[in-house]
Amino acid sequence: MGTKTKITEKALGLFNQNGIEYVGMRELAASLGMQIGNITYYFPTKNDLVNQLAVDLSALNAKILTPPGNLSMLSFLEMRARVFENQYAYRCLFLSFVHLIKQNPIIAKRYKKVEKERAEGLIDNIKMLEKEKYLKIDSGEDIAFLASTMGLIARFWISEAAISYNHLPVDHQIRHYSGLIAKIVAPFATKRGHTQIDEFLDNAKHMDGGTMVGKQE
Amino acid sequence: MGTKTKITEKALGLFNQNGIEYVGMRELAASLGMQIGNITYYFPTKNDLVNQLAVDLSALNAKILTPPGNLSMLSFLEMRARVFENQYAYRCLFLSFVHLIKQNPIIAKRYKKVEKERAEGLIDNIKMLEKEKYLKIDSGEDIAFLASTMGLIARFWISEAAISYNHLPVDHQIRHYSGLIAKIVAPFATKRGHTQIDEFLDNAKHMDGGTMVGKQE
DNA sequence: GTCTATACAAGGATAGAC
DNA sequence: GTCTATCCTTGTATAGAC
Repeated sequence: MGTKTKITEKALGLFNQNGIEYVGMRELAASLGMQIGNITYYFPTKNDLVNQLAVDLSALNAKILTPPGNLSMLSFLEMRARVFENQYAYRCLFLSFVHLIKQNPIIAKRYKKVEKERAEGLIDNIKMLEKEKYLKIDSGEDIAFLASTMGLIARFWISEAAISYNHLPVDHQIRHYSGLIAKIVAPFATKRGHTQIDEFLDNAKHMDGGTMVGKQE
Repeated sequence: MGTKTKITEKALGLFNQNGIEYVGMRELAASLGMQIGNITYYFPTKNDLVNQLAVDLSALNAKILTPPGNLSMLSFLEMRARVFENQYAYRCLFLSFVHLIKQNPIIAKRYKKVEKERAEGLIDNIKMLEKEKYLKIDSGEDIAFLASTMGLIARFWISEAAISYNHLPVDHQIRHYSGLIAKIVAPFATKRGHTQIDEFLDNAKHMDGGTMVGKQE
């Protein structure tokens, strides 16, 4: 393994554990058995290092989000859950989301492009589900509502989980929040759509033993 | 005005503008025409200062959330919107939410108590709305879903707005996100409930001229 | 490529003079 | 109450040895 990936891997671990802002370059170097100057050789600034992590995450997500021929409600929900897994692996980025975008110009520039694609992709998915008769949506307003709410959950579920559910296993957390996604689309689902939503939620309930879903938090 | 409130007011302004982590005590002192030592006299650490802001916000919200005799759907939604206004006034706290709770022991301690009250109050409201026949809810699972989703939006709408909608006027942002709340409860509303939800949303649409709600973001 | 050494400005915190 | 001086740590940058 190259030095560069050694650095990003260790950085990801420490950042996830303690928060990007709270892990110093000296600390990172020490835990790598390196000197700061060596890290600087690969990543001139901390911003560059963080940006590398964001690029890595995008690469992971790109594999998942490549559009399949046709989308079912179940595959859509499972796709969301897999994105949640990737996000969790890079959770430091989401725990510092706002500050990164406001203070890290490299990240900010990338985000503008990535976010546009994300939002458009989500709307495409919703429209595809409607076309395939999993959803019945009356107005563009409803599409906007779904995209907006799902987007907010996608960006900030990790932050909430870190505060409220960090004592629970990761997969339970993911099932809970992908369950929220499922329940938000449910009112717009056709009979055909409901069947697959129920299937997805049943899996979820089975997995987390009912500790989160159904509990009155 | 006492020196103490002078400090908190100026701190709130600077923190909201640049982020708590990015405003130094020296910078704060300078913009107050004071010396750091003087601030330290009132707030031994930065954590104490930030905690004071959290206490102030709680005091503001307490005025709004005192339970009225009976709750209507409209008054519930308007109450949420007013809480959103308070949150915006203290938005620095929400933009650094996770880190504050993880790194600031004073805030963390308060949060445990405040959060419990918040969650319980929200569930009480939902149950009250059901009792008053604005909502028709079949299972406790649905109550948990509503409370969970609304809680997530309440805690993180400011973060998303700071990224995506910071070019829009504040009241538009608030109408948008309180509109999301309305649309999330809508599938569980009775006819009586729907009437008031539509009334609330019509006000919203009127206020923001359709720039956010109904736009496919 | 890797490491050492050093420098600088900025951060929070603190002790003590007045 | 207010201010001064000081301490330690941070991110970043640089120059140069190997």
